[in-house]
Parts: sequence; structure tokens; C-alpha cells
Amino acid sequence: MKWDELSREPCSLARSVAVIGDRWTLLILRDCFLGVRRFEAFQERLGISRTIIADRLKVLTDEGVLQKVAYQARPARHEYRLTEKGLDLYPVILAIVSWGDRHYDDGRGPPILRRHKSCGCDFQPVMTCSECGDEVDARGVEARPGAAFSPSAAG
Amino acid sequence: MKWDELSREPCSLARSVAVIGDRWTLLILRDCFLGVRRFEAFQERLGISRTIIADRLKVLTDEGVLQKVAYQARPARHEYRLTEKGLDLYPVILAIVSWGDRHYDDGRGPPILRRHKSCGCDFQPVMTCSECGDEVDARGVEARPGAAFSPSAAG
DNA sequence: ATGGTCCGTCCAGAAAATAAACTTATGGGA
DNA sequence: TCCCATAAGTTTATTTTCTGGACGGACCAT
Repeated sequence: MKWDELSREPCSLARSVAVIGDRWTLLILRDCFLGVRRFEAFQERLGISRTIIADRLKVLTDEGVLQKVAYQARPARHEYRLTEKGLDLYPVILAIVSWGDRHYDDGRGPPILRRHKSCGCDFQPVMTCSECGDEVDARGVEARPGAAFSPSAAG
Repeated sequence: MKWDELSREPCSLARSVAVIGDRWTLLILRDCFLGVRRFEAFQERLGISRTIIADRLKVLTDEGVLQKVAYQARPARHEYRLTEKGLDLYPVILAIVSWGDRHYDDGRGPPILRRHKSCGCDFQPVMTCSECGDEVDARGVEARPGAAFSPSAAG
């Protein structure tokens, strides 16, 4: 399988990874959720080559994860904002951060604290079942093929 | 920033991405959660070069996400199993799959269905607040620097 | 006029990813 | 014994991607 065939796999994980599973894309998305919106800001914060920033922002824009919004007319300038589809990626970011908080703590605690506005508390994300509300973990789940399954598919 | 500097960033997402943020690593982990354990099986299912499989399995093993377990002595053969640290990645996989299910459905529904054993229902994962139990989304959360924060850090 | 900001593109060299063939160790059958 | 098969990689050569730096265009402030 090649990288550009991923999006045609009958697998939701493969299709997602085709868009966001890149080395730098997740870092760009992290910054998006922290309020970074401009090309120069991404480049400065990440310290990677401008070519990659431009390429990844284009992919995310083409996929509808980010949206270009003009903030001044002359010279034409715009910023990159998360769309609804992009905001839907928040659980992905939270899950990754949470795993890092747990397994790669350097002893000084989490680098970023997150407060749930509606209850006012600093919180940890918990993955729960939509039906019973209990926490789900790998051992408590049974996977089986769905309608869109085909032999080479998975997840 | 370079790829191998990621793990030294004061950012839980960067540290995690240094381990699992690779193109193929997430696909390998997907298969792990579906019960795939042997080198040949990973290679056959993913259809990518053996070099990459070997390299990624080594990284995941070195990081303690997978563990080599012998299943026969002569010739020496072993399989790769998720450790507790690896099982902790389940919310990450679920979050990515869930996003794909929602935004890259081809009209035939999800390729894989998941049943929560304890309640017996097919379910969708919901990211909730550890303190109040309500669902969390990007707009309802406020991030701020924690103890391990430093100027270049994030998330 | 000079320098600064912002958002890119272009280029050549360096680094990484990839496919295909090969290696090692063993067991089974003709 | 010889040949084939299985499993888990390694080696080699090619292809792709990434990098750092320079460059460009459209403005603005001094």
C-alpha cells in the first residue's frame, strides 16, 4: 500500500490518517486549538521549513479541516481557522495529549492544564460509551465487521 | 525543529507524536487492537515494505508500547503484544476512527462496529470531563500553562 | 529610500522512505 | 538428500520527501 491509497481504504482510521496522520500535521493542529492562525506564527512556533507549513496548511484547507479567512484586503492577508470538521478533531488531540501526560511526564506535571468551562474544573479527558456512559477501555470492547467491511479492511 | 527533537519538547502532544505520529505506526496499532500479532501478518495486511514494519515494530517495542513474546523456541519466533502502555492508546485510536466514521463515511456506514461488553450495546466513543462527566468539546475548554510549561511549549 | 511585515515559492543538497531481493534457521515431504 | 515452505527480518538501490536559504510581491512606517 502506498500513502496516497490510504484514503481509499475501507477503514475509518486509514481515511483519517491519510489527512491528519502526518508527522507535522498534528503539531499544526495542536497550535490551531491553542489559537494560532497565521502562517508566520505556525512557522515560528514549529521551527520547520516554510515549504512544509505551506503544504500541510494546503492539505488541511483542501480537506475542509481549516478555512482561509481574510483579515485584511491590501495586501491580501488571511488566517487559517478550524472549521466544524476541524473542531471535531479535539477528542483526537485530547486523547494524544492525555497519553503523553501519563507516559511522558518529566516529573514536573503536565505542560498545559485544561479547564472545563461549564464546571470550572481542571480535568482529564475520559473516553466513555455513548450508550451507558461508563468509561471504555480496549479490553471491554468487541469489534466486528460492519456493512462497509471488505476483506482487507479494518477499523 | 527536527523530528528527533520532538521527544524533548515540553509538550505532551509532541512527545506522543514522536512515538506514534508516524504515517504507518497508527495503522500498525490499529491492527494490534484487532488482534494482529505477527510480523508476517502485519506485512500482509498493510502491504507495505518489510523494512518499515521492522523499523516501526522496533520503535514501538523500544518505547514499551509493544512487547516481544516468544511463541516457539526453534526456530526462535515471537509475536508483538500491546503492553499496558500500549492498551492506553485505545482512546487515541477510538477518537481517530470516530472522526473518520463521521467525516469520511462512503454512505455504507462504519466499516467496523464496536460493542461495549459491559452494557452490550454498539456505541460511539464520547470524550467526557473527569470531574463533571459531561461531554467536552473544543469551545468548552480553556487551556493555560502548567508547571512544566516553557515559552516554546504547547499542549 | 530603507527597512520591516506577511505569505508564500523556488532551488539544490541532505535525509528518509520504499520495493525487491537476499539471509538465516528450521521443518516437511519426495 | 534435495527442494520447497515458513517466519522474521536485513541489504541494496532507487525514489520521495525534507531542509535551509534565498527570492518575490504587495504593502506600511520612518
